[in-house]
Amino acid sequence: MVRLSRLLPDGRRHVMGFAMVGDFLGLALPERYNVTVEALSPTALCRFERRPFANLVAGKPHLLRKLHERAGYELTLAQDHMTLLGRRTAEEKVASFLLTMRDRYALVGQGSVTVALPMGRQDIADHLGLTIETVSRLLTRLDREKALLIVPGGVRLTNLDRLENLAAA
Amino acid sequence: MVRLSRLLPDGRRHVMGFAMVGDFLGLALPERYNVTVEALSPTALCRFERRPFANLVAGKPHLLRKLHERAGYELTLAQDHMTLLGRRTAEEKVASFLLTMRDRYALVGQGSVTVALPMGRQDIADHLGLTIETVSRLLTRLDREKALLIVPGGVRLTNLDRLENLAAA
DNA sequence: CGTGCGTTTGAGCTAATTCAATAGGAGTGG
DNA sequence: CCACTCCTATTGAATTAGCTCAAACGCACG
Repeated sequence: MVRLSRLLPDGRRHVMGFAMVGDFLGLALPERYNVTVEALSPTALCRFERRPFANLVAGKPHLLRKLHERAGYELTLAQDHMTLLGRRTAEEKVASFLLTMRDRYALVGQGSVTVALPMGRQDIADHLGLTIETVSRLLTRLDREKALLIVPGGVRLTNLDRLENLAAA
Repeated sequence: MVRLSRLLPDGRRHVMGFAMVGDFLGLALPERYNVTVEALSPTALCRFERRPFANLVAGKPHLLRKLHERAGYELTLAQDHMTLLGRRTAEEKVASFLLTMRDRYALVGQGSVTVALPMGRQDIADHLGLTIETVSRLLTRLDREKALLIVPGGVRLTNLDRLENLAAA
């Protein structure tokens, strides 16, 4: 898994998201990116040179169509995340994040009630617009309330109903 | 100008953005939208039926390419807004919003230091992840500090440096 | 058995919210 | 032209969710 992040001039950091196996980075294709990508776990990736890739796409309408579909999907995800950032409480953010991760693992055949979290607490905080302390506190609280179990390297979601209730969009 | 918004099940509202003359809605093209679009000022718009439009695009790679470019642009805007929502203070949000509006007017030849705000304070609040009171208070404060002047239907940005400083990304 | 780094926990603080009251127009009718 | 209503915006006071600062914990690694 890799982390996509940006650093604000004053040192604050925004983690735009996490990419996993199968994800395509660079859909937006702007002239110049301003994103830092860092591996959180051993990662194999496939790199396309900008120019040749643009040429390839130009000759393959099907491919372009797929890319556009994908970009549209990313856009709706981005919109959902905006709603999350702007209008939800810390607890809802954390619950929602965990469920999103679970769903994404499920999509690549890693479906399980145990969710690996290769990113650190600070990464989660910077992704959800919270502080590391708040993330840590909420995870311990959800653990105490038996909504989940904190395990090494991740969490086990022991009460999906409760979490889904919190995350309800 | 039109307002794009979504209602959360519990009544909270998220204003995803505002579209102005020249903007294209529906780039993401998902099967089903979940967005409410409402006019804030007299608006003329051009509607394409989904099916015929998809067919048209299928036959015009150039067009698809333009749409994809545009979607990529929207995606970067969405990412910027996420950073805004997650990692900036209320004052920074408001300053940034006003400057963004000014820039968008400029792009369509309406460049001026006076920025029309056809949306209400509540709309701005729901867009920035704030409350109406906070938006109102900050606008009055920026007015008192001579960074801007509140005028009927909008604001006049009297100290761009100050605002740009606040919005600095 | 230390050392270093990420996480957890505690205590106090503050930016923004909530709750509540007031003020400012725009539109309507007498 | 004034009185009244409605709706949005502003202002004030009190509250709080989440932050900041600081300390302790846990564990992997040498």
